[in-house]
Amino acid sequence: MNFNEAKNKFVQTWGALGSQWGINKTMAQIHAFLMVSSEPISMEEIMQELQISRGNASMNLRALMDWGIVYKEFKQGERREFFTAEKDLDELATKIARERSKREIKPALKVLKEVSSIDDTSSVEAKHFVDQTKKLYDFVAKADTMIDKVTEYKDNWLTKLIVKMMG
Amino acid sequence: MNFNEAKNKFVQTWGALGSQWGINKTMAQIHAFLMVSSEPISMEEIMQELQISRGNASMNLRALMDWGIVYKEFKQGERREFFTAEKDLDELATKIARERSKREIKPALKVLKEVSSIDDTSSVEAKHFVDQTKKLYDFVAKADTMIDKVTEYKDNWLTKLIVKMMG
DNA sequence: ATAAACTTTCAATAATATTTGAAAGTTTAA
DNA sequence: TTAAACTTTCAAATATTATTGAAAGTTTAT
Repeated sequence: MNFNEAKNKFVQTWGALGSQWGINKTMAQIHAFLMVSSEPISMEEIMQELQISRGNASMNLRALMDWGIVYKEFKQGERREFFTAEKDLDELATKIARERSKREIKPALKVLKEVSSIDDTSSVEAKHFVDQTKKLYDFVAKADTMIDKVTEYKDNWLTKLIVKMMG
Repeated sequence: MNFNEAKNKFVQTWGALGSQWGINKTMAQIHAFLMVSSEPISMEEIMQELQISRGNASMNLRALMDWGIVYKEFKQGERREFFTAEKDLDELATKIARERSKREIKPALKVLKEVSSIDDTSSVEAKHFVDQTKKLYDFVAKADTMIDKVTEYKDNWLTKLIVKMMG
């Protein structure tokens, strides 16, 4: 396998993986491509490399920037915008974890709190419902706290966590 | 909010959340419904409650059983099959984590190993690619090891992990 | 101010994923 | 056996999501 084949395979695989995690394919591919590029890349080049339209490139770059994992760069004397990806993996994982916590876990917790607060003990069914959703609330809240704690370390959190666990 | 509204809201929310995590809406809804049901439920009742077709119910129940988080039950003197969900949350999280590791992380690692093994140091671009994909391999491998370790505890692993981290 | 060089937006279109429902398959009871 | 009661399968239909591309918008240099 040569460099270009490898790069292509990486971008494709990352894109497919993205879909399985609720991230759209192009978004994941752009991120993959930028992550293995040593230089900032123009929109034109992204379109070219991934064979996508200008609109598609623009929208997905915007989404990646909203997630805080792709940055705009300006080059000396160049009018065009260039893009780079966050390449530090601890930082990348931290940003993704925090963002998903904010966008998905916190709203879910709100609903869990709400539905587990109904005041109905009139049936076994209702009692089970309250009990189970309360447990779920506690579990998810704990997981969310965990994410906060873990991403707080910033540097090398994954390694540090593993070291802790071995002890 | 009464019991039925709460139950409905929970099922809907869980379904929407599922989509964001690459799980189809109906599959997540069935799981949610079973999780808050105190009794085993027949396919008929699932179809009724979620307003879905027989085929849809059948396929998604099958998928949930493949994941090992929904079980078939047989009732005394009943011909029909009944279903229950894994209700222990540690067990549930463990099964999901293990299954995703097997289905997604391990194949991704294989590709990362493959593409990071190209023998090309002829350009800065190629060197960066190899370097970055190697780092990614290490990171993902570490995360996967972490999942193995963490789910090994079985009981109360999330709590135990948090306790460790506080120390 | 103007025009060139670029980016963003969004309605239309295409691609993908899910759902249906009827036919085929299976199991059980008699 | 057979037929009733159930489940599974899968091609077709539907719904959802992503993508295109051209028009509108923005910025910069002169």
